[in-house]
Amino acid sequence: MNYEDVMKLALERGFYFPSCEVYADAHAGFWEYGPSGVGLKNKFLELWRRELVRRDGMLEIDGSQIMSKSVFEASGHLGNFADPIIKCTKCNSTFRADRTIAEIAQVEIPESADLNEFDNAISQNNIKCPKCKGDFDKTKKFNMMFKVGIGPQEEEAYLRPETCQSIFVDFPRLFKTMRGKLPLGIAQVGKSFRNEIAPRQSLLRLREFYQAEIEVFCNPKKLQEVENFLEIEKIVIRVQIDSEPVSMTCKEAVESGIIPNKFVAYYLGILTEFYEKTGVDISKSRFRKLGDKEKAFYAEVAFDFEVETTIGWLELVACNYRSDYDLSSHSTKSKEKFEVMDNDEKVLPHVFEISMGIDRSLYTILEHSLKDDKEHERIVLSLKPYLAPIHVGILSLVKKDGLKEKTDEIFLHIKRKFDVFLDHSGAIGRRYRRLDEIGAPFAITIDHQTLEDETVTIRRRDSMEQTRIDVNEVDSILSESVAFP
RNA sequence: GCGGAGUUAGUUUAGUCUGGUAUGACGUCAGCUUCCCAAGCUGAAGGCCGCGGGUUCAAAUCCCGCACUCCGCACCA
Repeated sequence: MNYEDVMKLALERGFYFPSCEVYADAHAGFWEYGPSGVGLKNKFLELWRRELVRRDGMLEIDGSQIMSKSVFEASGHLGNFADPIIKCTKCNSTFRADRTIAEIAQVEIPESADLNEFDNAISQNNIKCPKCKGDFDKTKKFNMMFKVGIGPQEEEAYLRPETCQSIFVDFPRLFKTMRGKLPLGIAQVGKSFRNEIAPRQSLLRLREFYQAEIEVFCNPKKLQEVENFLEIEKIVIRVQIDSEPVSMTCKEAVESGIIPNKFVAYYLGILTEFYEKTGVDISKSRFRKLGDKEKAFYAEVAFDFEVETTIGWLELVACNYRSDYDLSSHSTKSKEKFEVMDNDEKVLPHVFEISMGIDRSLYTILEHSLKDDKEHERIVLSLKPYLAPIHVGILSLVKKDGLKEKTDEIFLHIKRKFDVFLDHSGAIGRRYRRLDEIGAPFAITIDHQTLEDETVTIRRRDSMEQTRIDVNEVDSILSESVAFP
């Protein structure tokens, strides 16, 4: 199913929809999750915690979304996150100053250079607008961060453009108080904010979005010593260095030098394992190694985890080896000590980052799970049972003859244990279809026989098969079936 | 931000050229019927026709501006 099918489902079934939609001044790039979307998101994050955070005893924090100016001076976002842009006075087209100058005049000016340098280069080389030959206005900086004013003096602060800065600035306290030992993973889920020029495609490019980030602090001398590497060495990952992704085990990737060390390979391995469990089609995934021009300003080695969808390859996770870029800049700026002891050695840890885009991941899960079952004339959202917003529908075959009352009774018994949807109205087939569309893996139907012998039928979403079970078994069967793997 | 195409009920859609406040389908709700896979019947709710302005006796329809959505370019540390 394609982008439009997913969009239709999202709007009709309460997965997500535009923010502030009743007002005409609603801005682009802001979307809300409805009940089904929240259910899916919460379960996705629970899986993330199980598969990545708890697996290695990482620490999870929840930091502020508004952070002080100093944080972003140190992180480099105030300097580097801003692009030098030039605007044509005639047609209003906007271009990156450094790239346009490089293209037309073959003059390389670093993007962090003083704005005058761009203006001088433009006038010296007589650079005109590539579209309409108009003159350019003076170079300006466009910063992607949202600035906010704190208190009555409106002191300068920013909405964080990535969640990880709190992890870096909290690192000294966490390491000391949480009995930290390298390698130490610190994780965070939360909102980040970027003032995108052209937000588009609903959840895929937002101005306010969720990230799940993990920063692993490590001793850079020990990148080949990974205790748990055996656990993942046989996991097959798809790595793209040149034009085509190649499948290989984590072990092969390290031995061939395609992945620089066991440390990085380990995380690419567990990340693959995680996404496999979300229901994303791993055969359509790749870790794409980024070239020097594509990498973020802080990254030494970078792999993007990308997944193919009907609208192309989507970047779901950025895996960056950030070296000591962050800790050393925060250390210099704040004068706080960020070095820690690793056994007898004092080290400024390096950082490997797994920066996950949650919204994009949820979209991909929806697209890869949504099936058009033509044979049975139905749309089925084949979510993994543990990710389904609704685990089970509780249905009365008909309302009369006391079946409604019996159904309500069974519903009351399990409604606090599972995500349950009670439905009495309309034809039974229609109710099954409705459950199929929101991805409920099971339906329990109460019929006349239930009143006689306390048995119900359980229907499975994907196969549409039904079996009769004892009412007393419902709890245990569901518990087992919707449990996280 | 530039260029193009759009925006009508929860979803989808007719009507726009040729001005007279809107059509169908699906969905939703209630009732009847049926009683295990979108059946049928009856009824109902649901629309500032994206927002604002202009022209006109009269605007979903014509004109202008804006917003949003999608596509292409650019951007995506």
